[in-house]
Amino acid sequence: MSQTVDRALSILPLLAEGPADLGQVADRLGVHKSTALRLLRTLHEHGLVYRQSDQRYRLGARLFALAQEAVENLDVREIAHPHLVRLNEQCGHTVHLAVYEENEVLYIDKVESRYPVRMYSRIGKPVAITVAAVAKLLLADLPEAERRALADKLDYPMYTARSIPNAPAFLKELATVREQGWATDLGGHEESINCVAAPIRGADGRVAAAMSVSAPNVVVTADELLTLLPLVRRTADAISRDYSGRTPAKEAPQEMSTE
Amino acid sequence: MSQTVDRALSILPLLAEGPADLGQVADRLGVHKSTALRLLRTLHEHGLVYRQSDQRYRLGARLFALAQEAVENLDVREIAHPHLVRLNEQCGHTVHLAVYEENEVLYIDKVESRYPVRMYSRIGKPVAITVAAVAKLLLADLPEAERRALADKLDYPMYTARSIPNAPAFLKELATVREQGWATDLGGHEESINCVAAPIRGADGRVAAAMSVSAPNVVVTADELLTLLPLVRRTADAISRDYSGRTPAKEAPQEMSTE
DNA sequence: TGATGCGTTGCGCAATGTGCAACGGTCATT
DNA sequence: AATGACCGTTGCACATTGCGCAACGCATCA
Repeated sequence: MSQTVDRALSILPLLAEGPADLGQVADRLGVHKSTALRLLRTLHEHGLVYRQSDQRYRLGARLFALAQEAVENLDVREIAHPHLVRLNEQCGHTVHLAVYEENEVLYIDKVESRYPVRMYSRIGKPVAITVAAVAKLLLADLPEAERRALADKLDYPMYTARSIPNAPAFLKELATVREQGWATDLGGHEESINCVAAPIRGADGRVAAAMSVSAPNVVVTADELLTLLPLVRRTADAISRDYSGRTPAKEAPQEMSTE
Repeated sequence: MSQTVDRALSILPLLAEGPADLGQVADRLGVHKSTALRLLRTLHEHGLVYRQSDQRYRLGARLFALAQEAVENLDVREIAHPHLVRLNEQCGHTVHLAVYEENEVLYIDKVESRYPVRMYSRIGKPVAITVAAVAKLLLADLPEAERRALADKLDYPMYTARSIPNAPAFLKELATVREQGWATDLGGHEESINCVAAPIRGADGRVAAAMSVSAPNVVVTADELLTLLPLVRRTADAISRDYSGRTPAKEAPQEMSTE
């Protein structure tokens, strides 16, 4: 909607691919060098872009700080965290918390496995949306129309032989998940990794977040992991209760009303 | 330099404090609602801003993804990481990696302590620049003029009685650190936490990053922590060797030439 | 010493972003 | 149920703001 801002912001994903010099930025934006320079300067002043010693531009430090503050302001995360830790203490595996936002599912919290073999994932990283157990739960709760539209737009990469191959299969899987109230990913993303997941609901009953327990085959078999399902669901329900128990304000949970 | 972009970017730190509605954003920017709306829309299209169910705006998901890609493009981090893990395995304490950028020092990697009592810190979070051991190393290596200018601009909050109180004391400390090639923070940030840190140098001999080991008093005394200094320095030197040994390209370290 | 390639600057033009005023929806109040 | 206040949204006319051009300074390389 705003040309200047639009151009400026387009620089960021461009630089995310790697450092670039003024000329490259100008070319890829399709604008004159002087224009690119002005935009980069403004981004620089705000710390979103950094000029390294060879004069090339890179994404800047403030970006981290912003992402950091953003994640800390998510109140589901704050409420869920102690529960996730407790669950991790009980079962020892990696625990994830994820939310849906604008056609993406992303991890917003993680408690690392206590086993030496860990899975790779990172807070803030978009999730493999067509296969991850948490993604299934979050998408299954979308309004029908939106769900269909999204399923059509997605790519269905075959990470493994068990990956979900296409939109119809995905919608079918979502229907099942929606029905049963929990989800799994059995080697659909990485051959040797399985997950069980359960939904966290807000006061309105909608799925606000989802959590999962993941473990590689070498540690526990899929069947063994599934025995954890009741525990995972109980944890998710406990979080739901905490989360829906209070207004979206920031007061301490123990206080109620007055006012 | 560019008014529109400047205004748009000013919205981000504002939203980092917490969600805000259109009116609030417009007020704090000092612009008309319609202007704020247009800016927010543009930010929204780029995923930097998210509109939550109560219509208020929050920082968006793409921000995480960007910060994520940014941190992964830092090659010091990539090279240093295995060394940090090894050091953590040897001593068990929290290990940090930090860089200096635009008047800030920030953590770009961290390996958690294996002791139950952990210190609070977060990747991406700016460091307490006047007291942290890694900050001292990074600032000590700045050109004289820049170092003075920065020291004058800084605030010197008295986190504890041992915090560095003012610019002259800070510059003196930096001189010592520069001289000896390592740094400590003994309860200058949090009363009960001590750190030892060592510099990582690039091919040009300049300090490119700094790493530290931190531990609370309840786990080891300051004296005990100081006995780790040789180990920390050896690790930092090993990273320096890895880091300066090759061109800023992205090839695997073991391969050499061909081409 | 000339030549090429880069980032940078000043400038005149008009495209772009601006604030205004009016609309339409939602919610609380009576 | 009706009224009013509030907030987000839209279209528009004005001029501020950002635009591309061309010229400059400064490196590196021939």
